Amino acid sequence: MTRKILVVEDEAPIREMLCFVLEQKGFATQEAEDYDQALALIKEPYPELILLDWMLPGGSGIQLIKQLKQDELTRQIPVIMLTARAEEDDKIKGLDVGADDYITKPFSPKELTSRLKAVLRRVAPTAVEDVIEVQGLKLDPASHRVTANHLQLEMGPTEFKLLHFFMTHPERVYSREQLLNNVWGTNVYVEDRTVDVHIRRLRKAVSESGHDKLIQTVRGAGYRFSTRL
Amino acid sequence: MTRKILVVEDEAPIREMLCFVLEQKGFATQEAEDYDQALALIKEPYPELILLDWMLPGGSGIQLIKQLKQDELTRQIPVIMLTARAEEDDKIKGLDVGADDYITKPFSPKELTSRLKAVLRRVAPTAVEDVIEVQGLKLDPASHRVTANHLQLEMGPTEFKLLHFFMTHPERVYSREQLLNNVWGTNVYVEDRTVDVHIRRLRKAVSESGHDKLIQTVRGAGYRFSTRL
DNA sequence: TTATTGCTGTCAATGTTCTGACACCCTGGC
DNA sequence: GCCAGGGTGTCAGAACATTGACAGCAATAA
Repeated sequence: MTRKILVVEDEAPIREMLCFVLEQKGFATQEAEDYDQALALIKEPYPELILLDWMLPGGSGIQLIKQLKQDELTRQIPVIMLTARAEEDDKIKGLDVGADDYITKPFSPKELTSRLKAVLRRVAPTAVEDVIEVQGLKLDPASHRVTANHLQLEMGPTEFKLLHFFMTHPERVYSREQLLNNVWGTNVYVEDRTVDVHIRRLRKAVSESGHDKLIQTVRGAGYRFSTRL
Repeated sequence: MTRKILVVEDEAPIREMLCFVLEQKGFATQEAEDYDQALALIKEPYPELILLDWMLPGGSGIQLIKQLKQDELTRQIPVIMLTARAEEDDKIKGLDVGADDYITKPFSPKELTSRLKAVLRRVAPTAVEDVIEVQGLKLDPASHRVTANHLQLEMGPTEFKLLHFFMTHPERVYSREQLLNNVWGTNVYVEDRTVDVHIRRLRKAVSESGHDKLIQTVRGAGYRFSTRL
């Protein structure tokens, strides 16, 4: 679970400030100060999001984003543009070529992280470190804890990720295969039935407080996290 | 010993950024966005240092600093000026009226804290950070001592830094890599597993009083300092 | 300088927990 | 009853964490 953000910005003070804030908020960062460095860093493992300065020496940011959108592998990486001013032109151009959001300098840590979280939530909802609570069942990604009515619950890492996924995607059925892709990760060779086992373990972990009822079997389809019986 | 910094800056994003960085570095902050608010906050307990924007609406920063230097009680509070650019004029004027240092925007967190520390060191060498106490476990950065229920504990420098980091960042999981970055410093080539060893040494050092329970393993994620089991 | 002491990072051995697979059981629908 | 699909118990191997030992350093004292 890398949660890595690539920061592309030529001014070192601003770049360092960005990375400092992001790291304090629990993200890993990579730094690039120009087009070439950025390109070199955009490869496996791909960053989860790119913060991109509009004005870059040796190739503007818009050029980089265009290139990313042409490659199948990098197309879906969300990009937030950094602009020096709130210029309508830049804004429109940036969104035209595929930027997911933009931030104008100077920015507060709050604006930075909230926009970042908003974009990540849209693209990969499990990547956001907000506390989620459903009917007294509380999951805190930051401290890596799950509590049911303030009573701490114990579970393995996989069950934690599974629950996290469910709580961020409630009221929707997921097939075993979809769960494997989202919780275990893609290209992982695991039996479908394995999901059953972890569902069981998760149910057991949250059963004391009765929250196992939230994890529902949908016969012939998969599983669902729902507050409705 | 309050270690309180007053930030006087009219642009909210920049002000918030300053406060965020300072708070992460262990300072307490107060915010003012203009001359009047700043004046209202400069009283008992006096801030230990003032970060002052050069251009303030309703009275320039230079005016505020002049006023401070006239009052016996506030004269010795060090002031760092914030200037939009490195203009020689501003620099000279600022230092003339008694500013202790200046920082030009944009600035990196490193520059900010190192200049701030330098000024504090010059003005108040004895200035220390606040004592942190959690459940009878007391860490005093000033005397570089750790006590558990008034009983002194012995540990190495790395363990001390590790504990300090944990106590200032409780209730959050940190991966081995994050701990290395925050405690050992960035770009240090050390094995991940080394963290385990120092965790062990730290636990051992605080174990007699049972405080080792505060340092918790989160399997598959890292370590956490928490008062909850 | 030399000796001593304590700190640090690494490693291998050990202990613990998690994971995925399998076999078997249970249930509901027909 | 029979079947399909889901639930449960168990287990070996993998992954992960802890521990003790050790060698290299750096600081300190003699």
